[in-house]
Amino acid sequence: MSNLKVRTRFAPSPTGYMHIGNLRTALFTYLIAKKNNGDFILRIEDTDQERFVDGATEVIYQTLRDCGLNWDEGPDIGGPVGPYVQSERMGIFKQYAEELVQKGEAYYCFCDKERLDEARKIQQASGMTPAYDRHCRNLSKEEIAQKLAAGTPYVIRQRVPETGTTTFHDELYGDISVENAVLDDQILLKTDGMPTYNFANVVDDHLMGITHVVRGNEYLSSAPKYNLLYQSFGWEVPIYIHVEHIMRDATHKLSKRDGDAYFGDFVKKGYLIPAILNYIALLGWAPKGEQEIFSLEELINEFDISGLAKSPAIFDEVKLRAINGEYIRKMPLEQFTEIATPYIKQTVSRTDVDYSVISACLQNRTEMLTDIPEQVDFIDALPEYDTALYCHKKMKTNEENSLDSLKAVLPVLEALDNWTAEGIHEALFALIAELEVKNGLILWPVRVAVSGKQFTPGGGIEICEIIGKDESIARIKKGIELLTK
RNA sequence: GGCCCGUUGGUCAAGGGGUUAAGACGGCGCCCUUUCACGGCGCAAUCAUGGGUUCAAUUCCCGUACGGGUCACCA
Repeated sequence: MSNLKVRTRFAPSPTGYMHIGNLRTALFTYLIAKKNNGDFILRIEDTDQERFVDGATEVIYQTLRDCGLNWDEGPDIGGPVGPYVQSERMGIFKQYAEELVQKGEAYYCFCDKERLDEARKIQQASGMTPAYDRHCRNLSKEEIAQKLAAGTPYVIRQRVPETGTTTFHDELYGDISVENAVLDDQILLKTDGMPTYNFANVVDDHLMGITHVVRGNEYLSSAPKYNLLYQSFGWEVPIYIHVEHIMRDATHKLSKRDGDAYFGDFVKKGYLIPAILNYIALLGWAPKGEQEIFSLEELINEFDISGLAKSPAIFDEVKLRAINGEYIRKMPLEQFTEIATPYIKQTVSRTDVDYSVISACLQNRTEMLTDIPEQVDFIDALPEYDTALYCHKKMKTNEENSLDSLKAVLPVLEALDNWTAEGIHEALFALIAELEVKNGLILWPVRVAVSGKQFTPGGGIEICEIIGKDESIARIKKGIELLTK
């Protein structure tokens, strides 16, 4: 590779929210730059005025920032090769398109849409591959001058060679060759003076000194035409890296329809941003070793294009959940308490409880923050429950001996002043020793009585601590009452 | 349909002419344990297919099937 500084670019068009696949492309693009101490550039491709969505640019900025994919040059911060918004570069494209016309590598085309549509229909009807019929390819100088003078709308088209083959190189796929005969004389400059993506990306990538072009696989089949363009200009072709799509299942791409194709959807669902980033990095890319939890910093070190896959990857939310759970578990308790508290408050309105203690119980049992409310819904008030909950085979408990246990526990807890986990633990285990019974025979009924649930975050002792002495005793009395009949 | 690309367990995937074909998630089982989790241990499960080449193909070549991409004055 050359000794030039690596420069990569993420070039989204502001047409809506940030698709998760798009974000992954941005991630890979960023990683390739940073891995090589290079620059990551943000360019906004807004040449389609009809599809432009208000506010979409802000979403792009915000998403990239939230993910820590900070750009070195871009519309908002400028840079040496700006502007970084394509619509602000109009004049540049026209100038380069005309240069190609001068060189005979492109030509003016005055065909209107109706003629094109009709021609396409005929081609399709006769089973031909639709392509421009090159009606204007060989117009005389006079004809062109005349139409231009008359103000006839025109586009500028690429003059693709009629014979031979074009080969381009992709870092992943190797050399790919196609017959020039199957290439269309694509439009470079539109009637409105805007460049097409096909033209703009070539001109801008060159002008901005982009060394590695990372983009979705859908551009693989137009890459030969871009190569031809580079050749026409006499420019050096960048290194291409085409990445495969993220799929919903074997035959469908992850799309807006699924309702979970956008980055924002996952954040809303309670996934942690570093976990999302970590997971999508693993889709279509495999690290060298066996580690799979990576911070952005670690990804920069670990990343290598040789680990990129050539086949599509199916998005697996179950795995995302698992990774999210890992991030939650390794978080310092203080931080977890902070992010968990709003979720706890969804079902807990008591103010005399310690959120930090609740969070400590919750942390190992939470894969997604949205799992939390349901787990703590017994804290405010004891739910209605069936006394069958007292029966547990392994604990050897049933309704009768649970009643005995609760009756034994009640005075012990009533007499207890040190209402902490340690204090309760000490008191109950002293009772267990005194009665010479198994732990479960006492502890299981306590847990059921104070929670009314089959599964709880933490055991009976922790729950007693959380809900407090008065409430614990009231619930145990309630248990005794329910079991007495 | 033409052209281009791809295909290793349910999913993400490593590997690559001779391997017991990694690992992770999920599943199942066991252990730990006052429930559930966490943690630990273990089990089941994969080279799409047919031909070559070769002493030897999951790996290389060709075909087939299947899947994806593309064929716009969208990007």
